[in-house]
Amino acid sequence: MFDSLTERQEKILGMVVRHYIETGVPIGSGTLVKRHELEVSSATVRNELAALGEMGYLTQLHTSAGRIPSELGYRYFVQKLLGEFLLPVAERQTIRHQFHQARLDLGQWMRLAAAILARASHGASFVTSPQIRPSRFKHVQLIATQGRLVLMILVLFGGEVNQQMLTLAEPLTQAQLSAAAERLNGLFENATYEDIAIQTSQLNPLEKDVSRLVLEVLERSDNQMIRDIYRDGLINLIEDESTRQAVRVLEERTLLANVLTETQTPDVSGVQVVIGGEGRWEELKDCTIILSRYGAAEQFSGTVAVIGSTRMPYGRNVAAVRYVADLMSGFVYQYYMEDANLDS
Amino acid sequence: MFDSLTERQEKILGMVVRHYIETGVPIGSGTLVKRHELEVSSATVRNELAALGEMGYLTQLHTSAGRIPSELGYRYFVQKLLGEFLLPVAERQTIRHQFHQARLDLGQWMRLAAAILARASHGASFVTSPQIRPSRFKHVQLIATQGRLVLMILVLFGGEVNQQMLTLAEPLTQAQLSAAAERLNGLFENATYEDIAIQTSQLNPLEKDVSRLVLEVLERSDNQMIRDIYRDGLINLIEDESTRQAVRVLEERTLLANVLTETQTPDVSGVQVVIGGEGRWEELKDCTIILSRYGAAEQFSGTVAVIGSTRMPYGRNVAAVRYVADLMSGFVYQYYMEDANLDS
DNA sequence: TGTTAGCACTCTGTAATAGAGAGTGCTAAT
DNA sequence: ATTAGCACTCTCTATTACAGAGTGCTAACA
Repeated sequence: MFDSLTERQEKILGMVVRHYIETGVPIGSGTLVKRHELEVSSATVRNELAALGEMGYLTQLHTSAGRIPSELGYRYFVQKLLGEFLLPVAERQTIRHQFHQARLDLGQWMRLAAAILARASHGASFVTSPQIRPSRFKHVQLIATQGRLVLMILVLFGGEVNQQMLTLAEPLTQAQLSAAAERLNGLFENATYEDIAIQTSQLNPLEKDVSRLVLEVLERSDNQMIRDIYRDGLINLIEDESTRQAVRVLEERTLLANVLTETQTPDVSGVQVVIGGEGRWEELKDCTIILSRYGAAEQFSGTVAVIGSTRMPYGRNVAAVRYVADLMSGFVYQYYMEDANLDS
Repeated sequence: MFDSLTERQEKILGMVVRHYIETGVPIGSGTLVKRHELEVSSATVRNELAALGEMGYLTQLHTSAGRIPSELGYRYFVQKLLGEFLLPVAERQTIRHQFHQARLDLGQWMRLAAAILARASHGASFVTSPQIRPSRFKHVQLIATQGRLVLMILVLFGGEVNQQMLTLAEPLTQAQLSAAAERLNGLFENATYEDIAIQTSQLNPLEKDVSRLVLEVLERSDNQMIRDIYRDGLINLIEDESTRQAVRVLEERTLLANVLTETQTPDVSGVQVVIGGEGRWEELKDCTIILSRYGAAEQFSGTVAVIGSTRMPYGRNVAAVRYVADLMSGFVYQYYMEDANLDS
């Protein structure tokens, strides 16, 4: 796979890669011999650099600039020169400790894993939730909410939990729903999509409705490559100060929570515009947040928001936030509020 | 709240704000009269600008530069000059259409809302899930998994669903678990944290264990300001090309899925390093992804990864990814694999 | 044959300088 | 109240020059 390199060439390649990773600046033969104790002259190094360049491990941004690693150079470095690097014991202990403190909840573990990797790497990280293929039915539960609306909780093998809303033809009691769920749990135990698809003929109307939804979920779960993604550390990638401010709001829960509690006091309604931190948040001085509550003020509400530079198109964005908040409110009233009789 | 402005001053303020939002460049009296048809001379405008500056609506980056809006200037603009801006009918229709296509699932609605706002604003957006305060118990379900491990699904009013793992003192059948859950559903109907805290004395050991977990969840839910956050459009804020590449991976599910399927073929194991797109992804040419599967290869696995510039510290990051992946694997084997008898 | 000293050449980055352009504030006249 | 005129300020863009880092090649050397 790789051209074979002499020991000295490997040594030089390693130096160039390490230097470039640290400084981001190309390096040439002169500095190379000066900085590290090489027993040879710069001319010799020059020849070796030329050789490494010809084999494709190094490049130059222009003639008479120093060398930097090419993609292949990095690859060689990672595969052959890296060696077994171990995290410091102290760090490993900290990490293990953090994991042990977390609840036995897959979601939290993944969030934690993302956070730890971001911190350790000074970069961004992501973690995807584990999946079993093909997806298999484990348990279903039907919960009456209001009127003809039913919440279906579907648990798959591996701990994947799905929730779906279901509209019945006519209202049923919780007991009836539980009975139906119980029957399906028996029938569908451990079943895949195909297993369930066969059985639909022998079901009553309610069970048919439920199993249709179950099939939908299973199909989606089988086809989608990734279920949930947990990200963290994006801020580590961003240099530009004003962008950092916005990203910090999106990543730091405490800051976001702080902004939300301070702005969304009970007395305000409608769209709010927080410009440049309003003197309250020094860390937001170049960005604007346009936000609006949706749902029912005190009882059941969340927030939709747009965040960007203070130079954003206010008219458009205020309108967009208002419109989407209204749609979300309609949704919440229609499907989640117990006492909602107002159709939209 | 605001100093009162003459009509002409308002007009000029509006012009400055709009110009600065569009171009990002300060503007002075000369260009102001040239670009827009003002019936007065630049000297007059100059006086007005000075007045607006004195009242705090405008600033200058340095003497003899043009004016730009201050925070207060933006605020005046937003509150008094913006007017009722409406989204174009076509756009509103598109949005409404997208919402109607979504399933009756709160999570999907929020994801969608975030996506729509990001698109509409050319900025970043976030949506928080709605909460009811105080949190109220709606339904609990206990599902046997393996050995003494039980999955507890707790549904709160408002559709919030929590999953927790529970370790029993001794194994129980699904029937026993269901019975216990049924009893608790009766006792705790519609209960808040306080309601449940009172009742714990009259419970048997299993029920006590469950109710302790329920209380924990309720407490957490009551105290946390924000539950889930859905974000989108971060890429719109980022100028730097090489950072965009990394953010695109994190935001675009299709690209991420693509990278994962192509790299995580069944035959590889351990940590992988994708450098500069490896010739396969032109859109990743300046960044490196270090990734590793965790869990059980074919049956039940996810991915942990670090992403950053090609100039990242490879040694550290490879070690970190490996270490975290191993921890996650241990977790998965211990708690989620049906046939796992290997304790770590 | 591998290594080295020497040399001419190349490209970048920085500093200095100068002038155009856009803008301001002030004064005096309308 | 408005405007023309003017001196002044600050930025931005070339242009130029030069030091610094590096290269490739040749010829000499162990």
